[in-house]
Amino acid sequence: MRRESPSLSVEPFDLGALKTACANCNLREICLPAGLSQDEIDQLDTLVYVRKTLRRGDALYRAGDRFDAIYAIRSGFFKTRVSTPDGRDQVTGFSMAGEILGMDGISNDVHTCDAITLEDSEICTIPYSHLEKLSLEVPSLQRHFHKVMSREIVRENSVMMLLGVMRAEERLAAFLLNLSQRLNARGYSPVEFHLRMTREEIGSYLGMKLETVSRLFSKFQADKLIKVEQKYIRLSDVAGLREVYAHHTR
Amino acid sequence: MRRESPSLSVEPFDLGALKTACANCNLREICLPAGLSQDEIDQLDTLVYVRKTLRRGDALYRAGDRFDAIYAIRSGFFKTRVSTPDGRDQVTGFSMAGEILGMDGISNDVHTCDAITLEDSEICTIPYSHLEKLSLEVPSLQRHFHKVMSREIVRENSVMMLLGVMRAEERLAAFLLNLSQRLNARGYSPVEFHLRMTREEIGSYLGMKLETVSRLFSKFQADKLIKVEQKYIRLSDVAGLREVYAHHTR
DNA sequence: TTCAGGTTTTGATGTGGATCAAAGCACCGG
DNA sequence: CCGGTGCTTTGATCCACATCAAAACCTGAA
Repeated sequence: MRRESPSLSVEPFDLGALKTACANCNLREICLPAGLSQDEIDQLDTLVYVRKTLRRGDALYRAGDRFDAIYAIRSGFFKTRVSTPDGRDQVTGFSMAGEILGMDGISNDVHTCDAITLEDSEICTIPYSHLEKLSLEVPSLQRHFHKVMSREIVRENSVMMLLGVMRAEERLAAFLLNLSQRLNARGYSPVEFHLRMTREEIGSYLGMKLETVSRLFSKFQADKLIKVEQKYIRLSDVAGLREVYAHHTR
Repeated sequence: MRRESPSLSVEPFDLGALKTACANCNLREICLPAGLSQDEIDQLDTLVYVRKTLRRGDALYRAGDRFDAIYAIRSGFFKTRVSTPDGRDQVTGFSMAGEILGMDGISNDVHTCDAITLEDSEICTIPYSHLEKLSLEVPSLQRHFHKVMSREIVRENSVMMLLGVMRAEERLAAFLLNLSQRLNARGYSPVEFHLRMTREEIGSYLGMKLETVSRLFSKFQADKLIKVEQKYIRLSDVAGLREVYAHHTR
């Protein structure tokens, strides 16, 4: 998962409020502009105000923060999580370039989860009030935004499935296959990548303890399904992983 | 959870395509029209085509069905569920009057889960293409629809929390308290109700086996937190339940 | 280069909830 | 009123994963 080099050098530098150009962004096929015409993308450009840089560990927003914008990830990697009052927390997702964050805030104008970077990241801020207005004028933007929200609902359904009915091995296989597929869609190798998150974060996402994650990585490696070297992962037998995921014995 | 009496008698009977009147519906404060002006509700009325009656056990839609409408529940009770290819399934939610179903279908124009009635139910069909069009003209409808979708995202986040970090007792307490609160919002007793779902369906939703659900109901009863008689539940000690939910010892 | 703190691995042991089994109970159609 | 069917309860036992513990390892700062 190399970082693509930022294209700062070819854009006029307008300190403080650097304009992001969706039209020139190589994520436009998978990000909010997906499916929009050139004209429509130009209009979308008018409302994407700020490209902001975050350092590893920074919070893009936290539960309780007032909601006023959604965010498109231009580069980098995030986790989102919710917490119980007593401090246990649940990672609800990992997000990468081209994905949209912050939609949880729409329902009550307050964010209900934390979004934390797992590496230095750049995000595009899309003020929600502007998005609302522009959606009224650009039907395909409205349509696409609905799809983005719906996709999040569907994704969460499948996480509920993971957590509710699958065993630990299946969950971890599902996690690796999902990561692989998303990296592939972004032009990275689907069989070789660096994990940006710790075993504990993976465990929190998958509803298991970090020791279990570690043991299963070792087991998968012993079974010649993957190769693990710290955060580096190589999927040696994708078909085999798919079998673990789907053809489980129970 | 009494069924409200349908207001058929005061409306002209137009067989086959009975028009639902949002303006007269006593769910308008919690359903899609929430927050709309009288004029706007009248406009919404123009697109809610059909009120359809479903018998207990019927599917409103199934995974794989083409998506073309969302549905508002006028009366009754539903479960939604997703399935693995090998037949295990996960209940992803229970829905009651005033709630919206079908938003999972927007992302790919295909439903990804089943929506099944747990009792005879009436639903209002809202063709999605019409909703899209009207949203462009009625900003507050657009806004409210976004809120409904966002609320679903937030709800699913909290289910992930349930499944990921809570123990069986806490999950069941959370489930009962959530049900209580939603019934209360609809004018029913928050401390006394009939479950519409089986122990197995509760278990599937909460990621545990039906025997565990049954044992915990018995335990809660022994602890004087609730009274159980088959499907009838009485919450005798709501504060105590809240403690089980939040102040768990771990 | 060394040291400190965070992360990962692996082993030994414990346990919450699953599984297996069987009996009790409500509801429904005949 | 009876018998069938599906749902629920409860007990006995099991096991997947958690917990506890310790050592190895990696990273970055001084």
